[in-house]
Amino acid sequence: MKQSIICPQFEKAISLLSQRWTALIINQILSGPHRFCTLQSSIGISGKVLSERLKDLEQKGIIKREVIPETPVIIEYSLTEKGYSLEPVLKEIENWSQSWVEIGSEET
Amino acid sequence: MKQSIICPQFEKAISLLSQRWTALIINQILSGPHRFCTLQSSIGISGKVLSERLKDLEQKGIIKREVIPETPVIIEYSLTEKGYSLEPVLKEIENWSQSWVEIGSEET
DNA sequence: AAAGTAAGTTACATAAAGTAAGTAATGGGA
DNA sequence: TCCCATTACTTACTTTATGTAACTTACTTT
Repeated sequence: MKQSIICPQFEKAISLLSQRWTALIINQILSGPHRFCTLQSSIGISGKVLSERLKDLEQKGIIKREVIPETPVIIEYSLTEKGYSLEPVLKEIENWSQSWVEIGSEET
Repeated sequence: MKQSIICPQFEKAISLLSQRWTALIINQILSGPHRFCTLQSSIGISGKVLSERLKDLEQKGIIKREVIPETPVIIEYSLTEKGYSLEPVLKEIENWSQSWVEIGSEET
């Protein structure tokens, strides 16, 4: 059924970025390492899905999870080289959104 | 609950591209106008979801639907200027996928 | 000691996608 | 002409993904 006439790498990339929240999470971490709770509140995702996505992204080598044994233990998520390399993609999306997406109304 | 600290246009763009199949559909039509059935078989999407997406993308001004009254009527979907302007985004994803996505195994 | 925060997990509810069969319009062949 | 095929969808039903909210564990502050 799934006959990919399309390039498999491209399809994989698309399926990664098409997962809800994934691009937003990466975009957020692009601005520096983040903790679970700050990601949660800054992008408005539920803890359940955030933890699923973080595990998935870690396993795909896009982010890394670091346990920092400070006073109360801090868990920091940051991008790997592979993760940072998605910056141009996110930037292009941002460019496009500035030129073509209307502000204000809900529908376009 | 959804407090967007993030730029609303960017969020809209992301939510568009994060919808399953949307990027793949746009990518396919980038190579020229397509009919319903060719889209369906080339990207392996169900008719139900394809018709939902096409309506949605048309309504968002990204694609246009044309009825061509040839011998048997042909319905052609093509990109609008707004749709074409997503090409750099798709190209960046393709570049990234070539550099960072492994071929072969299912997991990375 | 009680309450709070961080980082999750679990159980249950709803929404989105997949599957498969059905429909309407046209066209071709026996 | 009747029957089957194709295109472009729609409808009904199932499965998967998300959302919501409460709960846990470890540690800290009051």
